Amino acid sequence: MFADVILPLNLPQVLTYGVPVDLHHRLRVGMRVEVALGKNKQYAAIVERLHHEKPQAYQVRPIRAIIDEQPVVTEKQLQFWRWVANYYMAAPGEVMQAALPAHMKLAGETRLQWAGDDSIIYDWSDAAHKAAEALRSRQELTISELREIVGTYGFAAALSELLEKEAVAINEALESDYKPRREKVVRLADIYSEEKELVKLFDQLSRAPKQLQLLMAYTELNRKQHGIVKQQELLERAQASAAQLKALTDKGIFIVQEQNVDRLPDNAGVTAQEITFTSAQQAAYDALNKGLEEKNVCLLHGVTGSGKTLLYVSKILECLAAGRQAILLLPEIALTTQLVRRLLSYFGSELGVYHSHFSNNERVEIWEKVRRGTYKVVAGPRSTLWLPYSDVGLIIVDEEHDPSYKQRDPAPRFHARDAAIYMAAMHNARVILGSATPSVESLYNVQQAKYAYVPLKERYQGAALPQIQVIDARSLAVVKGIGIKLLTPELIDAIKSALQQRRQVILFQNRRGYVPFMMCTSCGWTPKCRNCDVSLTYHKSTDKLHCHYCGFKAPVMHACPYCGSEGIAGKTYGTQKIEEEIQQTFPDARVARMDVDSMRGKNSISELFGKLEKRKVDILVGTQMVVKGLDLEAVSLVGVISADSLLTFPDFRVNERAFQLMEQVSGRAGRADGNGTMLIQAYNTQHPVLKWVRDHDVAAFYRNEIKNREHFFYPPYSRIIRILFRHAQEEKAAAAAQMMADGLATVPGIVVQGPGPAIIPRVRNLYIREIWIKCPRDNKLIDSLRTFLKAQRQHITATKGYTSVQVAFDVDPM
DNA sequence: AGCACGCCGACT
DNA sequence: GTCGGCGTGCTC
Repeated sequence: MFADVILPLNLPQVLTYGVPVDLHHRLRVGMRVEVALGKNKQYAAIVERLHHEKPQAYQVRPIRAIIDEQPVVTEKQLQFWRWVANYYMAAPGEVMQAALPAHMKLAGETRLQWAGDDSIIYDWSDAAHKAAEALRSRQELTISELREIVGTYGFAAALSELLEKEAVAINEALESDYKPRREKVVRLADIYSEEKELVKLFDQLSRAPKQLQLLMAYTELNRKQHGIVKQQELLERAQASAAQLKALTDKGIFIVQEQNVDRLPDNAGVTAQEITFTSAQQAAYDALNKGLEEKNVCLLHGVTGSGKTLLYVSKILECLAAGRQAILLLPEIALTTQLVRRLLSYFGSELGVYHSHFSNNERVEIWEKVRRGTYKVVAGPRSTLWLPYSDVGLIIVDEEHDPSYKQRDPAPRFHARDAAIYMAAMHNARVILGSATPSVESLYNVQQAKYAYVPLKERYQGAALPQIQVIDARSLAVVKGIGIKLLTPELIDAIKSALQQRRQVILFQNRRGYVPFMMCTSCGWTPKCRNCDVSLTYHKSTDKLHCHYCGFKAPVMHACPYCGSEGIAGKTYGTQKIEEEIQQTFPDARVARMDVDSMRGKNSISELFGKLEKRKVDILVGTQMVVKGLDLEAVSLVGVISADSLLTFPDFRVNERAFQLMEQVSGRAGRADGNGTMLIQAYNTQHPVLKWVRDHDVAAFYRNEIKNREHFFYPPYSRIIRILFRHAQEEKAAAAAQMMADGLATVPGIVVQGPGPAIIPRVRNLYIREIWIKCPRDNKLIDSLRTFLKAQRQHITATKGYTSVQVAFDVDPM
């Protein structure tokens, strides 16, 4: 028997190993196995397929050991992995790296543990004896350490001898790297379970106030948490010290024990009441049901504040009632909001919440809870799709247009929405795509009758959408020495009146830092990163110039190093600068900033949300981050500082992106009473996107955009594959790209753009060239194109002088 | 991804 | 002579 295994490496295919006869009956697809690769490297690989096709071209090596008793991944998961690897042109190993929690991926340095007894066994070989002695004295060794002790020659035989004799255990990742959390748990001695004894105890402690307090705190916590009272919680609640508790344990009243506890919060206790729909929601709900009967995917087009969440909740409840699992995909940032609290009130301990701040241990716990079925609903970002579901009935993709669903680097560069649709088909599940500003692709699929469509146009309690005004920013004068003023008088007045009415204000600017782009006014020189072809951003917090691509920091220069002029001025401005200007203009207002720089800390987001909810912030300045998930009743004004910077990206999706961002951010205003306003500052006030945003006119935007896409043969009319070539030498990257382009010239039916330098032509000292291929939406053609591209890459990287050029594919780039 | 092999320049 | 830098090829 042979096993095709996936190694955690960027190899183009799976590798085939022989299955020793004594492992036949235990080995199953989805288990991890220990295999040797090359001279002396050990890996934990996943068995992808078992078969009897003996490879002719090479001699197989044997699987050394089976790591798991049960498969760690299911056939369904492997099927999903295969689809992702094939569609997005990633190596199976890359998909595995993305999909498995770190603690389940044993690296090369697998540890061996002594598992034999102390009796000396005389019939062992010398090598096995030597190995056994070393292991027995040290208890644990890595494979390479043991090899050094025994010697390369005869090592493999010695190891298999030890394995066979069960004198060594291969350290399972789940049990080794994963450490359960142990905490001290307090319980009352058994005799006090009798009411009479307990009453007596209360009397007995009546003259020791601290001890009595501990007892009272204990009874309260005990009632609330099904008998598990953590020592720390008890001490906090009773305001007592460990010494005071010890006095009680010494008397034998309390018993303290160490116990494994869950890292994940216990969300027991469903508190939400029955769902009551508004009439608009009810109509949408009925349409949704009808849509999902006819089609597998339904686009729920609900304006912000229309209450899509309630529809989600209700569909998830139905799915759970049918005994199936449900997945709610969310853009990363939306998770930290009130939404999770709300979901917990409906699903309690059946809901798992996944996010990127989880530790490796927490990831393993979530994985296990999904596998065992403890979690029936999981809400999280794109990585949520990798969890071991057995029977999914419903996948909801909220804010389906959100670009963060597309993974950029590293491979697999997959789109979670599209992958979810495939996964749903696998499980015979339904998909709901929700958005206030659906992607052009999804609207097109509705138009093509591939998706069902349900509009939900009425805001909750009939609140009106915000009034939108476009303000001409050309009136902003350049003041010598100070630079450009960023706020128009109209915006300042609007902020003033919002503050007077005790309402909150959100200001949106798409650039972080203080001055993202500076230029010498006399010669045009700009400070650039030494490792990347990007201009440096001045950050006031560090008083340094930062590179947003590689993290490089440089001291500030006051004179142009090129012409010596001292006139280095800012050309564009970031959130830090706006925050400062706002604070100067409104000295009494409480201003906060929300961007990656200010949200670095683990709890900074939730702290900021708390402040916003409690109205301890009057004006919030932020980047993209403010667009999602902020559900604040008191916001009456939203300002877009510079629409031009949104509308001038060299990308075919600019208009879509800009429209979605502005429409979404407008939705932050007037959520409670409909008295919301959005002011957009722009130099180019005539840009058509601004008109569609002002009218909240998705239909007109779509009609126009789809015409453009068709005319220029962009998605959804074509499918794009982007090819990246990276090398430390610019000529090498360029020549490799040219080789690919020459090959592509022979392929009929496709449109090739490039090769040319990437938008950022150099990052971390690697030059980047790229090619864009537009391919008709014909699966046969795309499949053969994939095959061609892989072969061509193989050819290029096997050419002398080009072996170190990195060639990466990005299917459906965003 | 590693790791060994082999080809080249710079040194004890 | 030979040490060690890096480009190249290969792993079932």
